[in-house]
Amino acid sequence: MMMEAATTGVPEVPRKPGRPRGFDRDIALHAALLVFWKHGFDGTSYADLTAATGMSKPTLYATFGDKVNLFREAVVAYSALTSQAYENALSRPTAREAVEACLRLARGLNPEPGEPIVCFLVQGALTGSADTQELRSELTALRQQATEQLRARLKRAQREGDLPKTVDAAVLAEYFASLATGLSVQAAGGATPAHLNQIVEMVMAQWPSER
Amino acid sequence: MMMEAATTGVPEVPRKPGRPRGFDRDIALHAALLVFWKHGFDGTSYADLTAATGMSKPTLYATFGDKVNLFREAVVAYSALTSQAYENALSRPTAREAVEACLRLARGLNPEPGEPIVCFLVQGALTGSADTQELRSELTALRQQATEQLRARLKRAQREGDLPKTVDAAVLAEYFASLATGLSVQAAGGATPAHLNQIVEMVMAQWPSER
DNA sequence: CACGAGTTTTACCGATCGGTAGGAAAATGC
DNA sequence: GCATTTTCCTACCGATCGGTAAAACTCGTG
Repeated sequence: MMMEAATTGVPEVPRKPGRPRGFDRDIALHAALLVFWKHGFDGTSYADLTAATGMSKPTLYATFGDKVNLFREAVVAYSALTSQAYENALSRPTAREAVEACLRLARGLNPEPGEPIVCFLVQGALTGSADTQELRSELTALRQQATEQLRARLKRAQREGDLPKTVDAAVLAEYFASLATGLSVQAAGGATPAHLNQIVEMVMAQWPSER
Repeated sequence: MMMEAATTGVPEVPRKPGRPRGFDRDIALHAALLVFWKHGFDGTSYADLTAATGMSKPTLYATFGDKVNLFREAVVAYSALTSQAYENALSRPTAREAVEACLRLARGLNPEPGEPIVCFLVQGALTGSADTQELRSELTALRQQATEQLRARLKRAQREGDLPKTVDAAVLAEYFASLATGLSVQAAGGATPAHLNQIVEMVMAQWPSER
């Protein structure tokens, strides 16, 4: 672990010869992530990336490889950020609590200044040039994975008697995944956190019960 | 109205001097709409547009103006296509029927080959270069308008005793708009029409009633 | 102070971008 | 057959794109 020196950010570990690196790789990657998330792959130029990261084009290239590779690393970083919270939500004691916690992860409910509202795996995947089709389908695959995790959680709840066996877990998982996404998109379109929180409460009030 | 000649598509109206136009404006605009809808503004190049419309760059420019203007006309054409169906859905006799009809307009429930699944006003608006921010917010405004129309329909149902007055029409409208969008995005991510239709039935089974 | 190592910067690259001027083509009218 | 009109095409434009080679810079070491 590094400790910052007073004025130059030079790490205190013994220094190898050579010019010291002038950036933090993780901070730069996070800055690039925010740009790709907001603007998409095609809507992001190297001018945007250099402005956001403080790194020149050759330095970005030397550190992260080409633009596609940088985008892929940004997606991995995004998944690392969000999957911990998502798995925490899924691990709540009951299915109902797990689902509500997942819905409440939607950024429209608690907007974070400076960050886009709609999930990067959604808005980064929906449109793009023909060249980026394969890249964008990688994002879609990660979303499908998240829906599958939710489905598996609901199946476990059924085995544990925490959710009626009459419920189709796959359909319910698709329903809640749809809703989570839709709430974010509506938030991006101006829906208020108050309204979105009321929707979550309304939906949770209708939790499937035995009958 | 034009009748096609046998081999050249020449209209039968009296002809002015000059080279006959070699395209149909509405057909070309529809082709451009499909490209912008699938790829977004930044992901679409003039190479894509000329391939899709069969028109060269100078001809596109002479007919539709610059790329931004063509995109705007594509959005207008899209709205013309979809708003009739949407208003038909909203004009069903009961609020419940109206809402169900709106949800069933989501393309994921009945996919159309060759067309994107997610609403153009959603996926065309979510990401893009900084230059296109204003353009994309025009799409968002049209979506907000659609949600407002749904809210107004629900308010009317309350006045007519067709929906309990205890229900918050704005929240319910946001809920169904969220769900419609989310269903399309899940469909674009691989969710089956069967699952999505089951979600609509499940949701409609929980229609708010007096209590 | 010179050298070596690692990093950054400058200048440049070919390709593609959106857009346009002027010539060519295709029609009608005399 | 030629002039006029309207439309289309070719070739070109400046700007920006993603990417790179080589020089310059910044450090530590002897």
